[in-house]
Amino acid sequence: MRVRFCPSPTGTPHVGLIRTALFNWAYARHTGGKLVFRIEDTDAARDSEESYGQILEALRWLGLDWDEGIDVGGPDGPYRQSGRREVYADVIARLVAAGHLYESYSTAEEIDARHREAGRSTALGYDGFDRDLTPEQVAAFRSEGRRPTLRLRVPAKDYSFDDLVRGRIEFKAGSFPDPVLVRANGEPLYTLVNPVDDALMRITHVLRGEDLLSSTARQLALYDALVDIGAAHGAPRFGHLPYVMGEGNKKLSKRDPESNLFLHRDRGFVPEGLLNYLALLGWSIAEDRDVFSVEELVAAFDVADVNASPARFDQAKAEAINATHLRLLAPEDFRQRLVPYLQAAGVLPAEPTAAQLERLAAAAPLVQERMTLLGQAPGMLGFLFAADGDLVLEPEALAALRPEAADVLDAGLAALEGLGEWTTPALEAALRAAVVEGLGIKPKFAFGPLRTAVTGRRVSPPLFESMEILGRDSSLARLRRLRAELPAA
RNA sequence: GCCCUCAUCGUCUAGUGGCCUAGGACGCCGCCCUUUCAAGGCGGUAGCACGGGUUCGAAUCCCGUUGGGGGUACCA
Repeated sequence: MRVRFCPSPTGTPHVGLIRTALFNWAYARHTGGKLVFRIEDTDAARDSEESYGQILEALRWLGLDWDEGIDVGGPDGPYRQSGRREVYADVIARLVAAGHLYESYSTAEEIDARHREAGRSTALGYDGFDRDLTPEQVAAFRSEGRRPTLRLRVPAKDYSFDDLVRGRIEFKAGSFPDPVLVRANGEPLYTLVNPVDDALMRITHVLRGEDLLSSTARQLALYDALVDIGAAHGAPRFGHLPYVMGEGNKKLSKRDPESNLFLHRDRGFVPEGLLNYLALLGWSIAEDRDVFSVEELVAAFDVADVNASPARFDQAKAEAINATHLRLLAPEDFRQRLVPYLQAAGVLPAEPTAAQLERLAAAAPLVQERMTLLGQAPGMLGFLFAADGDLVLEPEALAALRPEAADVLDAGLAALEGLGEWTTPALEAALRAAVVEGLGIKPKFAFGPLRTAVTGRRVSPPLFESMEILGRDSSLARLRRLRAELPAA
């Protein structure tokens, strides 16, 4: 069992691309087969080194590893098609010699013109005009300075195959024109190099997007030719994975922010959560469960169980799955994953102090069940790392304060200033006595002003615990500060 | 146009002829719990696109219709 992942480096990694990589990876790991990773950079106009780097970064971040290919090497390299010119030149020469490729001098305009003259639709595509050019015709074209493309001479026969996810698929003879395999400038096209490399790398199962389903027929024709010249043993098995859709009925576009893998990472998805969610797009592990680890995915994954119908990327469900994985993390693990997000937001410096890390360790467990994305950490924990005077009191929190806020703060301050032991139970007891019982205000409202004073927000980690971690001096200073900003009751 | 393909709650899915008065999850709506928000618990809302067959029996098989998607490049 040999599968491959062969993106072309154009643009930033797309979640659909990653889902394809995930299924290939999971299938290889499940069956004990090999995953080959190669890069299809045969279009210099669109490919970029930046995109190449991003694809590697994405796979590594997600923990999707490979057995042969980019960086790790293997028996069939090089693994970037831009470095395989000689390989293709050889195959091309043999295909030409065997009569499977022929020179085509027709321009798109000429093809269309011929269709129009014959009263046919130009949508028919190439008409086979150059299939049997005489030497004289070829010489005439050459004398005009024209350079030919090389087309595959597709036999007039039906093509069919058993798709791993869709079952039998059939194409009637003549349903597609002879494809161009080599550009007029001599550069091979995807139409040639993709099947050639799959054959040379002995790929047995091709799992790819359904956008390539239609092109399978012409690839089958090419495989026949490759077998004929001894470059392949046969065609691989194909499995066409359903699209990942965006809003409405459109394929998730590269321009759609939800398609950008790194945007999800930056918002605070963890690899476990994103991988889990992506696997759910077209596959399921069990009737009554949709949260699972990558190990469980590998143990259960079979491409035969993949759905044929397209799936919509649902941000809300993706986040819910991510939240579950966040809660599943060991506390130390969770805490460490918070650090880069806190640093990115300027809450923590590049080199946090021991005291800051200690404070983070105390506070992280308080928010682990309150977040869906790691990117929410700065908002939830920022107050613990801000100077009392710099704490931002959010307008929304201030707006929610009720008229009795000043009384609550007064009562709270009075109760806490003499508090002996600054612990969660002591703080709770003192504040309940002073505010809930003392002022007769319901708990739901009693603690709001205190929370806003201490954290600056309406939503925060639990109040008493927060005050304990913050410490007596800061807590009291913040209560006094907000009290001072409020009009007397 | 032609070729290929898809069709179960709003969304992701389970379902491969009887276990389906269609199960789970997200979302949404209630209630409980509660130091906010979450989490957790309980309950609710909502679906087999349509029409013909086949069969004792169809969400499941077949045909058609409708609707969606993709392809039809010297992109991949």
